[in-house]
Amino acid sequence: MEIREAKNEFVRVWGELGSSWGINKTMAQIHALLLSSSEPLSTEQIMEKLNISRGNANMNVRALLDWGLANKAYMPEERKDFFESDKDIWNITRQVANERRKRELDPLKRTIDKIVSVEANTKEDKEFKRMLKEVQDYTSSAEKLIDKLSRSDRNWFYKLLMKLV
Amino acid sequence: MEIREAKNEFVRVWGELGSSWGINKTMAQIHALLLSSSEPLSTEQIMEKLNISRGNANMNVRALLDWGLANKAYMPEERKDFFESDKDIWNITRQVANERRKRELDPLKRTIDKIVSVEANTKEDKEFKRMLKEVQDYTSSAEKLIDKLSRSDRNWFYKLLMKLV
DNA sequence: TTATATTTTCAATAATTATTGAAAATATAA
DNA sequence: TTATATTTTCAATAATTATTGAAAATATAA
Repeated sequence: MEIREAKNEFVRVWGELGSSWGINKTMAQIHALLLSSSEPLSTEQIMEKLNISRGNANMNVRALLDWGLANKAYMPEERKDFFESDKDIWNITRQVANERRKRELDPLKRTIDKIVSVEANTKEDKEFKRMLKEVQDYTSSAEKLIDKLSRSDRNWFYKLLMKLV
Repeated sequence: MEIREAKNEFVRVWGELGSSWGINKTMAQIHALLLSSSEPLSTEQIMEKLNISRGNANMNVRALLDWGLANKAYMPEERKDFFESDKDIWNITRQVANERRKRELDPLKRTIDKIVSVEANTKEDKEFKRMLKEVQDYTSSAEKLIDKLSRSDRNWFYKLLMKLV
């Protein structure tokens, strides 16, 4: 296995993982590219390595910045922007968990909170309401868990894993 | 808020959540429909309530069966198939976590295991390899966690939450 | 067995999402 | 300030994914 091949495989599999997580494939591939490079990369370099257009590269790089998964790197003497990404998987997890909470859990919670007070008279309706309450409980537990997670350090997480497994 | 409205809202928001989780919107909506009904539903009823075609309903019901999120209900005197779904959120979580492990984590793990032994000579390559190892560690921790989770009962999970939050 | 109900398949089409590439906007250097 | 490099936007298009609906396959009843 050559290093070049290994990196390509990594970009491929990370991209696939991304799509099944509701993250744009190209966005995930750029992320993988930044993860596998020790130097920050310019838009040009990203375009070239992934064979994508300037517009595409630009949009997805900015999505990564928006998700907090990439940063502009300060490059003296350079006019172009360069991008890098945090290679600490723990930080990546926290970042993703947080963003997804904002984008997915929060809207779910808002809707459930709104509808959970529905009037239920029949047995069927009461069952539905009970189910809603369970979803509500569950959602807030998940939110709290992510909250805790995103404010703890990596050791906390590893200790937790130890205790569990 | 009327019960009818509440159910519609629930179907809508559950469907949206599904899409951002890599699950077909219609599949998630059918799931929501089954969750909000105390009686099993037939394909006809699903078609009617969601305004979708027979083929669509059939395919997505079978996807739900495949994911273990719905079951055929035995209905005496009935020639048609009826479907219901487990309303216990804890069971749903376990089921989804398990399926996603199979579909997403396992392939990632296989690829990483394959490429992690890449030969690394330069500093840059060594960094890449270290990152791969971190992903590998992380992936197996996640697999173990899901494994544990799917073999534990709901109380275990709630106790865990208590300890954490 | 035959007739009928029900489910499944799948090619055609629709809907959605991603991508391009050139023009416009912005930033930097001189 | 002007010239040039760089980034951003966005309408047009391509690619992907979801959906339809009718025909084929299967299951059930009589």
